[in-house]
Amino acid sequence: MGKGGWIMVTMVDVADRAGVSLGTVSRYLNGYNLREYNQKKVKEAIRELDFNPNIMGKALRQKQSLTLGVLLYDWTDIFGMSITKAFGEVVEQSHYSLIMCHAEGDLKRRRQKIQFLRDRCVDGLVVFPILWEGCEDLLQKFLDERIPVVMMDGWFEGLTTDRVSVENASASLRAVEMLIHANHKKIAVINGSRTETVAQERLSGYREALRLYRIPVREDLVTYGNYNCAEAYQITKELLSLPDPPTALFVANYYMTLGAIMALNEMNVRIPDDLSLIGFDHFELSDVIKPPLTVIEQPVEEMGQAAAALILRRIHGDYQNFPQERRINTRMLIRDSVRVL
Amino acid sequence: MGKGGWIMVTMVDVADRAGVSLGTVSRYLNGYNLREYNQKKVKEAIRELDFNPNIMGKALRQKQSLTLGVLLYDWTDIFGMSITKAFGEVVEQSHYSLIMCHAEGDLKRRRQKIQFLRDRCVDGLVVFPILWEGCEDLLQKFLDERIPVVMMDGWFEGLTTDRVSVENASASLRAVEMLIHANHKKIAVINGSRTETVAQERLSGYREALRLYRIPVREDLVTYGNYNCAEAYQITKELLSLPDPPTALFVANYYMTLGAIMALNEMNVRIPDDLSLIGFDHFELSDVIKPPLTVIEQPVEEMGQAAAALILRRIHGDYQNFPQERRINTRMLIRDSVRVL
DNA sequence: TTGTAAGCGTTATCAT
DNA sequence: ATGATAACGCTTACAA
Repeated sequence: MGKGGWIMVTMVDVADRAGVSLGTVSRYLNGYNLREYNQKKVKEAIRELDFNPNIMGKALRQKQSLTLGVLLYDWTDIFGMSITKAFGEVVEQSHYSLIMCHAEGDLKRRRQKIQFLRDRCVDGLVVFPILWEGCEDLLQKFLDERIPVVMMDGWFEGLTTDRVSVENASASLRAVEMLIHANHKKIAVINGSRTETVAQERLSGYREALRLYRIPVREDLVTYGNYNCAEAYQITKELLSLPDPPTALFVANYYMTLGAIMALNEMNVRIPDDLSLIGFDHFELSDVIKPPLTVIEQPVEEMGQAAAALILRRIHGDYQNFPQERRINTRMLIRDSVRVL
Repeated sequence: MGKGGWIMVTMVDVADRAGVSLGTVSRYLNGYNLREYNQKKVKEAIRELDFNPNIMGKALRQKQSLTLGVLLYDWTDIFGMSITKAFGEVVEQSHYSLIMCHAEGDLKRRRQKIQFLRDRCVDGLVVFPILWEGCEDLLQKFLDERIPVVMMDGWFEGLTTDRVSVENASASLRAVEMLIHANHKKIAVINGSRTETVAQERLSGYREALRLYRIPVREDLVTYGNYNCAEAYQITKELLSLPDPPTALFVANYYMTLGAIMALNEMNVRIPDDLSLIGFDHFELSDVIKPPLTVIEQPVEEMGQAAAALILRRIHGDYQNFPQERRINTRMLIRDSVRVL
């Protein structure tokens, strides 16, 4: 057992070296006023000893862990990770670190993950609700203990939390509207899933656009790819094999957009000549694909930052206008994947 | 300041309820032998009070943080994150959580990140060396304090640490050999970077294969895409515009493979009819692309698990055969992207 | 402004 | 096998 132990320089060491008391060192570190002479002494001692405050002592005393939990879909999901990254950048400035949990495995496994966060005494929680349904009771426990929870990109019914999400309905409305303006009438959509809030909103925008322009909805053009690349690939093939195939396609997520592109490439369907396409999300591959795709860009950084601001406020006890819902607008990147008929 | 505080049930509460002493509860939790009667009492009390041990008390006392650091390239890099995910799954069983740092920003920023890990008193560290050069001195400090560091998928000169990586040279040797067996002689390679160990090994395998079969190396077919999708896209176009273009292409990383595919699609170069291709890594898109690509699959899970096993051993003070280098073999998935000339 | 000391929830060392 | 008690490094009253 060679266990344990960093060689620690403690505040006592600093105090000794500086010839002041422990309390004075603490006050120095926490930005209180010291006599100038002592201030200098302590500063010097800290430098000489290369002192770093031990976060666990602090955490124990203050009953905070300086740790935040993030419940997301998967660690390899670029959308969730981009948001989480921006979130992490901000909270790191306040000395918080992140514990991320992915949703792989069965419900029992996922509930264990949440328990892991409780054991770790996270001071706050960000939840991407997709795939974390069935854990509402556990999340409620955090709320009961006044540990702030922010729902990111969706929500659960019956759980009163702050929320951050994008204006999904208006985003897809604008996308479909643009296709309509280009004289498309047979517009297919590959949507996320039937059951979850974000996908429902995106679909409602699609329907609303068609309604506005008095185009009847063709239910055979409304499909669900479950945010899955391979499913979208398959669906795209089916859509184009329809007796009366669409002239335009709206895809409601990055990975599904890639799947659609792969299918189109394979079928030698050219964009935008044979099919107009608007995708969702703007990540690396969106720039490499030719022609450059017209996409709805979700402001992932802003989303992460908004969640960070919100959760830090709550942690500091500021519960003004709770629960708050931050709706962030998307940007449409207009490029070359839509053809005017 | 409504700060602070989970409502804590402590071991003292459990002890009171069970009518035993604090020490007995501690011993129960740590698996020591109790009198059967007390054992039952304590167990019951824990259940009734819904007690969960406070990790920060434990950490402070034991001078461990139960936290591990991971220095990786980027949070949206599927290769690094897949490994990290597998790593996390294992160490989580031992109650460790992860703090991940990405390498974005300048060197100063990256050094701050490492300092963040020191402040957090991580008990161990996994480093993907790419992009963390210039931090060797900081990493050495961890080693000096006997905090184990595992180099993942590459290494630094001059830093004595355990390592986990794949058999890069033999992997690319086998890939290129397969192309040679299919009678290809003009085999291009898009390699990672000139300067880093993994890429050098992969290139050496390429050269070795050509040497074995007495095919002279054409330096105009040896290119560097810096693991970057867009660069590989550009390079692929250039390679195929050569006066004497290659008949086969070996791409040494996932994102570069995608970039190459995009370029080929755009140029209407068909795989494998017009160009044979072997890629690196096996992730979601590899299965969606048509034809299915022959790829070298890196065993990401095994890599993560190997690092986990290694670091846990070191943490427990087992420094047998240090430093250890774990080389893991790759698998070649033979599918339909290579044509026999 | 500064020093002193109590206490955060554990583990570990004594006795018993 | 168990109970009492002293740490671990820090913050924060309370006194001075």
